[in-house]
Amino acid sequence: MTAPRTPTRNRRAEILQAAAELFAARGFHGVSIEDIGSAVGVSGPAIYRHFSGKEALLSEILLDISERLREQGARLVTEPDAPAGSAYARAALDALLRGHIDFALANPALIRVHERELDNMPEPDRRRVRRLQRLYVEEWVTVLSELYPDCPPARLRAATHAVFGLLNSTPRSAGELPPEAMAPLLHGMAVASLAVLT
Amino acid sequence: MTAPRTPTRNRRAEILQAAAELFAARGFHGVSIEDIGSAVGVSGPAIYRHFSGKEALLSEILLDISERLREQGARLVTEPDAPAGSAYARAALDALLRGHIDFALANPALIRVHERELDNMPEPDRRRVRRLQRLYVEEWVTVLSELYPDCPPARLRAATHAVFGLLNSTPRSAGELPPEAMAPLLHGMAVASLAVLT
DNA sequence: CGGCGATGTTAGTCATCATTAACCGGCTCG
DNA sequence: CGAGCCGGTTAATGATGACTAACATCGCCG
Repeated sequence: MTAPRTPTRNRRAEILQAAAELFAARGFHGVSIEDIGSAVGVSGPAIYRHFSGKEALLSEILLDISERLREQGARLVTEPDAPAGSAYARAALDALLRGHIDFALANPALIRVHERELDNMPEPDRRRVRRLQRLYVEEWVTVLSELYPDCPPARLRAATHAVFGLLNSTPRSAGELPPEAMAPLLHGMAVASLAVLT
Repeated sequence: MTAPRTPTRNRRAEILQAAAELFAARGFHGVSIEDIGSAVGVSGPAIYRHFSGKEALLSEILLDISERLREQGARLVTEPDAPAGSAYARAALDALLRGHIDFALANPALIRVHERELDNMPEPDRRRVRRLQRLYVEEWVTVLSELYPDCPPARLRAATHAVFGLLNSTPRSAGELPPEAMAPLLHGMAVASLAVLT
């Protein structure tokens, strides 16, 4: 059996997930390596067999989140040969919304970490995450500028951040509503709020 | 001159403000007492002449924010003898929105701290802050239930959290738009997003 | 004047942590 | 079989950082 192979892979993933949840709950500096270790049943320095340090954990978590969001966005927006029509743009916005909402509802802890811990990341990786975030925002802005051509980009960007705030409220309204009810609510609210950009 | 009186009052306020800004920028655990001291020109343990400890600083900051929001909300909603009509409710919602938006635009750092640092507060005060937050949310829910009587409370609460997320996006979209443009944009987006509750 | 309360200062003290060292069992592969 | 890596373990080690002690200044009030 590939006993050593698979378990190793699992350990890494387990650690990342546990770390993400702990960071979400108590913040990067509020969590010790020992905490992370015992969350996965090993103790303390065992973490260093899988990651070079605490910051490396955060880097990997944040890069993964940013890449997932950006890549998802890029896939949805760039895939067809983009007739650049208003109808196409509406569908693209819909896809962006759906993707972001699904992610936020499925991973409230990751959303929280993504929103709060950028500053605690080591410089080179922080820049990469910021770049990915910027690209993701620009995808939204591109789609929105198709739908609201008279709206200045700064306004579109501000509105995009506002919509992200709305969608990323999932960690705070956890449990109020089941996801099946939450998703359409957020979708509807987002679309309606963007309609004021006309 | 009242040299000792006024300076003291100022020091306290100075410290609170500096601490709030530092907490907003680097997180509670990312800031040392020494940092806070030097931000106001004294060094380190001088802080203990004004506050009993680091947590006391956070407590005072968060309690102040929560109280300001709640009190502002209560004032606007409870003041007249509440004819309980839809027109009155619309005005109340408007007032709540205006109050929250003004606060968020004037104090992005405080909004950030309020959103991120609840967990780092000592237990008894944390409960008080949570209570104030709950009361504030319930004020919104009360007004909204007047406007959308067929909407179940859980849905109203979820929508309220979503709107808070939208309004509290100010720290992230800082600088995109001047406040004079930001305020009506957020107001419009919030009102429009809530209209889906019908 | 003399003392005292409010504010600071600098030098500990004590915990907490990230990270490293030194050591070990077991699985695989030659 | 046996060498070696993989993943763990438990003890340092070294910083950092909250908080306390002991001592200084200074303006006011008696």
